[in-house]
Amino acid sequence: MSVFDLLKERGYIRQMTHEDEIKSLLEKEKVSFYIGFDPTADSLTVGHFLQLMAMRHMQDHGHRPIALLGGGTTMVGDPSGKTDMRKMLTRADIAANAARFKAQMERFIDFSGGRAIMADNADWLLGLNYVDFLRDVGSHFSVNRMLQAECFKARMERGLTFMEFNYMVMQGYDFLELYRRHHCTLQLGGDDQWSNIIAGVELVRKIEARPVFGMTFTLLTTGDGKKMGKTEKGAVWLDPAKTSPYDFYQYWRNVEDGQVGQLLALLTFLPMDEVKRLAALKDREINEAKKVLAFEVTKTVHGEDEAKKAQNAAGALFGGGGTAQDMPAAKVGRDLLGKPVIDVLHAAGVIATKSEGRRLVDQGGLHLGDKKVTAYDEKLEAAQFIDGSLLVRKGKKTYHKLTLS
RNA sequence: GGUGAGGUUCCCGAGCGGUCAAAGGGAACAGACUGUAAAUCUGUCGGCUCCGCCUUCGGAGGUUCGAAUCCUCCCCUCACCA
Repeated sequence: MSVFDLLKERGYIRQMTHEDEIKSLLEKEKVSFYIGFDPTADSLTVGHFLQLMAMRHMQDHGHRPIALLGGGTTMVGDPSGKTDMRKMLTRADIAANAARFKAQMERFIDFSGGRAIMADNADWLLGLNYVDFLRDVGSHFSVNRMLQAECFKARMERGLTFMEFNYMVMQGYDFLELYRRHHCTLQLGGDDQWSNIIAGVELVRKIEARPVFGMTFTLLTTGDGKKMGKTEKGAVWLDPAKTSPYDFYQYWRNVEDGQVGQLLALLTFLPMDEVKRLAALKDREINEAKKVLAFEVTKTVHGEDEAKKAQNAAGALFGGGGTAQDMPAAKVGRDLLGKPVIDVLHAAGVIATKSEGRRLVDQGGLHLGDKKVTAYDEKLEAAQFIDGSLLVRKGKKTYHKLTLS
């Protein structure tokens, strides 16, 4: 099966500039393609992970990925789909973030022996001469057309700075550079990148008079259309220090029923027959599919050992075997014994404020082991620890293992 | 630069001298129901030494017994004009 058919069957593809040409290009040639990643934070997120999965499929079928770090574009910030301007990052922060991105990407994509390329648009963007750039590149853009672009819609209401307005031009220029440097003829990206991708495709076609193409992938959204990969605590990160493998696993374990099939297809390497079988499960049966999803995605991102640990911990907490051994733990100093539970949990970082603790107690949502905490001033005693650890449950499914230190 | 409209608690958005920690909605959290799902219902939703106290309504001053609400200056945003 060609990657084109594979990507299509798995539901990655959303929009294409030239469907027939792209299809035959991918079937007949080894193409160099690129996806851009703006290092706006110190870790990749699940949204990026979807892009990496697509990149991986492409690579497995013999195509050459170019992972483009946006060291230059991040200086400006992509306004696409956003309602407000991003806070400006310093060059040092951007460079540091880019280094993290790079390390994380190397886990999924094989960059050895030129099988894939890592580039950074800081290399050609930061040194650009303004007037030359306007003449060479800017002259090919129609402001009239740009203003029609979907990605600026939200900003036409609230205001768009000239700086951000230029983002599209910069991204278009990236494509031109990559075409010239690496003979890159295809740009991929999330569907929110459609306008920016078209800009690049048209620019290369105008200046180089060569056929290049663009294609976008489905965005991960929840049932009600919101961006996926966000939790109460913020984004779901790929960095285990920011989102623990256990939390990562639980995130996928708890997705809505209706999304399991799509997520299995996009985020795992399971054969489609298996994906379809799992997605067809109904009612409580579908929990099996969610377990597979959570395990597989965690395995790809954090490795099999971590995936097993997360699965074990979850199993122990929610019934069905497994050991609590592998749960993320919070340490409690012995000097806190005899102090009110709320104070201890606050000190251990399990609750953010003591008010939150009181609220939990009021609402009956706080448990030590299997005992409900019923009074604010309940004390934490050594006797409550078994083998030096104590399971704290906050609400229905947030667990913390306290260990004495 | 000119004119007009604005900056309110996580977000949107009321309030326009006391009864305001600040309506309403969303998000979030807890409880019920469930399948570690969704939907629904109920409650909570600044902090603390919690019947009270402290810190919030762009910033700094001021007027008042008392200000998110009035005055002055400053910063920022938006629209139209230039």
